[in-house]
Amino acid sequence: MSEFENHYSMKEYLAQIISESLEQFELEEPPEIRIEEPNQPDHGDASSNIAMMLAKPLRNNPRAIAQQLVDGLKYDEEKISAVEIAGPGFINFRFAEEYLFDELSEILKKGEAFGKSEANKGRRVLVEFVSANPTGPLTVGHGRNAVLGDTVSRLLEWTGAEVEREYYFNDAGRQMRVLGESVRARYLELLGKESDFPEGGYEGEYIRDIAQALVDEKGEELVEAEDEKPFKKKAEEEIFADISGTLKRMKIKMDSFFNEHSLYEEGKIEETIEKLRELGLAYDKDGAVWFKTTEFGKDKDTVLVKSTGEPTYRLPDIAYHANKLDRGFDLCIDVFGADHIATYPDVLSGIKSLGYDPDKVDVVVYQFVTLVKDGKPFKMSTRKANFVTLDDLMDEVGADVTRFFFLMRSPNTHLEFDIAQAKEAGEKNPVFYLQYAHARISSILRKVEEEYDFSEPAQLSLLSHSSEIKLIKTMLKFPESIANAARLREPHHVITYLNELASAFTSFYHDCRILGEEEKLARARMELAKATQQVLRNGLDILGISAPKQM
RNA sequence: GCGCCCGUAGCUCAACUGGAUAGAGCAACGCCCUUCUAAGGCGUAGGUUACAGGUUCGACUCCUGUCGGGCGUACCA
Repeated sequence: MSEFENHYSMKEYLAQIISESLEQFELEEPPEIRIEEPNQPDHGDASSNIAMMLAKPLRNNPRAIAQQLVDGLKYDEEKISAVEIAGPGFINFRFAEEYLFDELSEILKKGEAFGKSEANKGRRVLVEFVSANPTGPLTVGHGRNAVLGDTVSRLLEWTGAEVEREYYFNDAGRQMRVLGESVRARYLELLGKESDFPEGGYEGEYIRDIAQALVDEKGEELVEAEDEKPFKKKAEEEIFADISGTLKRMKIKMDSFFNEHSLYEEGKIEETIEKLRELGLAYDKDGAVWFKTTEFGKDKDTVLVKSTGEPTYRLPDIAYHANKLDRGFDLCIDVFGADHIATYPDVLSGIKSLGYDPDKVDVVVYQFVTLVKDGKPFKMSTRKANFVTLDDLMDEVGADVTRFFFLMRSPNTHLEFDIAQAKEAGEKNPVFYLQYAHARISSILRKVEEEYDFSEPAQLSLLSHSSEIKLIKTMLKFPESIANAARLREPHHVITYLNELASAFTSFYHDCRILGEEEKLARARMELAKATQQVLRNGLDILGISAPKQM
């Protein structure tokens, strides 16, 4: 097909020809042309509301404008088979079948690259996620964070960005001291010594395991230890090893780990305060250092350094974000739970004051996860150890299901993770519907390849059944669907799309056979099935979910 | 009190930065396995999009208010 086809989407093509026809109106400022897909298939494959937008400026009724626009429209009949005016003034387009067949062969040609786009080409993006301090195994709450962060990263990569995944942690805070004390207490306990379990300490069984490991390695050597440090160190090592294992199981690979402590070592914390002081945005009061957040519209100022000399988390957060931007990233995305949202404006104010562009920082906020067990919500706390770890969850339902469930809802809504539903191997579990469609195609291809000769090129124009056409059209929506999910940083759109695709395939499977059909038709349908499988696989790949050949 | 998020079918959720008749899955009911995987398909039923106003050619979507839920609002992270 033409050069044009390879570089521009149908939407861009339509916007182009509309804008050409629009010139006849000699508008001062031509409106943005948006092409949409009608809800009703009867209304065509693509639609524009441009005539309605112009009704007011042109003081004419939209249908008349639409008519004039359509009269002036020059389009390629190999792409567009019909243009209609409908309803209050919509202009509806129908795609030509030649176009569909050309695009289908494009999918096959592009293969695993089909769906990639360039909206973020050349951009260096840092995605910071998980960022759990090493105080215990990752829990279900961290799971949503981890899977969202990783999948948003994948989406950005599919739109051309160069992504670095970073895990930020702090091993120097109060939490970690308490952790060390907790291990020390268990250690002494194991050796039959007297011990005080710290108030608010970590009660999880894993603390005992770490203590046991220390007993095995060092015997009684640490009984006289001056402080909790050796215990903390061991705990950190063990817990990080555990966390890394969990992440790996979920197909998550971090590119870097950033220790908050390095900001202190490099003097970045001091530097940040000094700069804010110079700007008159930081001041001393009651032995603490305050950030003048009232300058940015908050009703109170915020403490940056406590009177104990210990900074609150806002200060290192600001320094950390400055550091990220210093490293030259074009965009920094933070993934965090709704409970952290309050700090975000302060961090933005902070880096803006320091002369950085706050538009380069973006955030994915997700609402809490409720685990539903036996039909009842299940409350969790790491400290109290009545949590369900991510590993437990994956033991129960598997990594694919875990990822899928975390991704199936908009980040902005509370997620109910029903373990019973997730465990269900069959009908109730939406993950398998997608994997099943993929596996089914593999199975068909295995059988069909024995029966037919596929050395000759397929004649795609033999595809004419409405289910076949529908399937092709659905596949063509994939790239835009990915781009959209990436732009909004909302992976659930990919799932919605894949469900639609799997469903379109299943209709095709139901209506059209391959095996037993005349060879030319079988060949064309096999290509269609192959393309479908490719798109399914690409989509599942973005979600980090496996695409099995057999189930 | 104030700020952010949410309220859509019995349940869990979609609805592409304002479009035409609001869609899926589960649950319910009725059909379909001598045909490439029934982990499937077809059909029925289910709605005043929390409520009340407003903006406009058009509102689940934007604005105002009310009610209900979640999370913040610490010299905790």
